[in-house]
Amino acid sequence: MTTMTKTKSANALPLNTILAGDCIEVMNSLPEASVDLIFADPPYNLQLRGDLHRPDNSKVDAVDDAWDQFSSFAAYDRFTQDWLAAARRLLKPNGAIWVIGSYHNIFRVGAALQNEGYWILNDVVWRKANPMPNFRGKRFTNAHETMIWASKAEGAKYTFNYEALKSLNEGIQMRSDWVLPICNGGERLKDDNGDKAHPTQKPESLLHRVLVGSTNPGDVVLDPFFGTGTTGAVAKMLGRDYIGIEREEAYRKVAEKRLANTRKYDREALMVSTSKRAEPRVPFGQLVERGMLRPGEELLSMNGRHKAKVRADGTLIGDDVKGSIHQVGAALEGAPSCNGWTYWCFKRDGKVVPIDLLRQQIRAEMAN
Amino acid sequence: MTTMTKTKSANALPLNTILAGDCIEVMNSLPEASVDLIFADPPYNLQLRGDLHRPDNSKVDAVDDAWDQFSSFAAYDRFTQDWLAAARRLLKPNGAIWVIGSYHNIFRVGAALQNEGYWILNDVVWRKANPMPNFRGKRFTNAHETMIWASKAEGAKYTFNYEALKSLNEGIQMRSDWVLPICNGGERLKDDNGDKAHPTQKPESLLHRVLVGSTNPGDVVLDPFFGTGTTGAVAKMLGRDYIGIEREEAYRKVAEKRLANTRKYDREALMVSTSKRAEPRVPFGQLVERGMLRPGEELLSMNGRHKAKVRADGTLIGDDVKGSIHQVGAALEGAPSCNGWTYWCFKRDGKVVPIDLLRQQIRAEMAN
DNA sequence: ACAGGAAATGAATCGACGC
DNA sequence: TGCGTCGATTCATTTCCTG
Repeated sequence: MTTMTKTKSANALPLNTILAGDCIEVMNSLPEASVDLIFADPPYNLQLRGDLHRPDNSKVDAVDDAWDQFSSFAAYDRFTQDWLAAARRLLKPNGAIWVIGSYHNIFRVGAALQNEGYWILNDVVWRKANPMPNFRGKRFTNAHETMIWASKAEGAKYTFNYEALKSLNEGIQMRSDWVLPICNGGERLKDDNGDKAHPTQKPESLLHRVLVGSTNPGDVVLDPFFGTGTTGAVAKMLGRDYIGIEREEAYRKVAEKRLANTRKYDREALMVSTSKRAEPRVPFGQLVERGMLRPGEELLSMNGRHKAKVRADGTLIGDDVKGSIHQVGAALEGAPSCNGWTYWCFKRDGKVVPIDLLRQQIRAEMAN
Repeated sequence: MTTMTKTKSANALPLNTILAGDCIEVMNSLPEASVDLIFADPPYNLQLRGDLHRPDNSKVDAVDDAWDQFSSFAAYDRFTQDWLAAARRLLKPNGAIWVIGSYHNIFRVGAALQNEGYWILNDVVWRKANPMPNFRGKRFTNAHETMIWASKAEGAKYTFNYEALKSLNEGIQMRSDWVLPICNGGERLKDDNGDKAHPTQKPESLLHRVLVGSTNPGDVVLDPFFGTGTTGAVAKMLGRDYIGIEREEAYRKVAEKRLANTRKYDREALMVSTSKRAEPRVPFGQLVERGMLRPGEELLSMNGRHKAKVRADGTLIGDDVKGSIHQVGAALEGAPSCNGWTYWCFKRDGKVVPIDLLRQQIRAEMAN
């Protein structure tokens, strides 16, 4: 009993809290395979990081800038590798990670992700609607940041709410370039002096799209570089649980206050459009069993070019082919595959109707 | 004298030619510090598994060429490091490099660039106006590719034609995200069978912006993965010298023919469609980049009293005036302001057409 | 010849489930 | 774990085809 409690306690996730400390140490203290999504906005101040994990450079013969850069890059790489490994241990097998960065660090982060065994799904460009201009006119306006979305491993069944994102985009498939304004105005948090509380606060619109797209309500979202808690705030609003890790007390304080004032959206607002894939499977044979189609009844192909007869066991028979609605459709069309539900039609009262309509009727009954 | 000749010969650059062979070996055979700009479109190391079909059951023509196959990340990294080192040796101290890639390879390329001592100036996102959708609804539409622009070393005085780019963008500072269509239609080169000559031909509009922005007339531009020679074609049109390196004979042949038919600013006649939609701002420079108007082409005023020439950066030059289409129109008319879009016309097939027609064409494409 | 609809196509790491 | 079956899934543009 005591052991049980202890075990439970040790494995219990500190949900909806902000943990203080170094993110690598804190992550390593949490139970493995317990988190659904990680969103990370790591530091990219390469030069300042040079002294954190500086490798032994005693036998270096070149003391030029190139080596300096390399030592700095090496330190950053080690830091990146360490926190990505700790993060990967935390992820459930079907979990995923998002990392955001700029050209200063994102290439090293992306390579490290691949080296650690993550499987990149997309890189997504946040195209800033109102970026700061390049005042010196020596380069292009730095108008975007890059996010990398990766699953824990190749072949993992990551979460992707395709239909919800498509709806967000007015019915068109969501692209890898997102046009969103930067965080300013009332959303930008201020400290007691009225200065911005954090130099790189991310807009909630960005996290909204990330979390709607790659988590479900009730999922656990961890942010190892919590800052002022944008990830937590949006997670809370969307009915997800969050875990924040932040080293700086000043940021934690701002985030605590922010989250205390954040409310979850109504349950209805959290409902998103789902894909057909999520709906229960209905065997075609059920339509015959229930008498919605009679054995011997003739079905017509969508394009009107083919026909086939329904058999009592829920298979079809056409010219020289028999099998499932899918197999017969594919064979007649000479196609590698075919969705028989949308391919075949039947006649009722002089009208030609797809058989998928009957499946929808059954599904509607099942939902009651 | 003989020595002189020999030295000269050894150091002479094979300008405006396509060299056959492995790019690393060829680059190492060329004199160091002799090239102003390198544009590289290396293999992306796509790791495709099975076939992919569209919802209509047609098969996607995948990039499965042998030149894109690497045994491991380590092998790809070695290759990347080697060609980047050879390229860097070729660059003049104030030279620069552009590399294009996708999430499959660009992070490794970016890290290698930094490791080799290059200094990243920007990452630039090519946002495709008409990308291929994600057919299975499992990820985001892969709607962009990433280019990295880097100088040979930190502190180098790289070329950046700020004003020219600003003019191309109708007076607004050029951003790090560029919206341009993919290469298809008449620009897409075909082989003798009528199939695409190269699976990944890049659009000339992309190279136009790169070369206008980061080279000057007379500069030497090298492309170690020349393919069908888009870099060379645009360089020639813009009055830059090019050197191409290509391993595959089939590609070299196509490129040779293409370049033989390329003239300074000589482009195919455009097709004008009159489809009319709504409002996004279209910079006049885009008409030039996209080849709808060619630099040097003459525009006529609506009333027939004035004329002006198009420049490569999207400005006009008339009698004693130069500037935007609006500025030049206003100056020539002695008016406080002028709508250049309705004021200026161009000639096609003997007919005089307002340039606004071209803007409408672009807007029709943009109205996504 | 022209208009309108159908077909083709582009750097793609593009299932889930049951037996 | 491997294999067979079910069945979900596309946007912009150009080129071809038919009337």
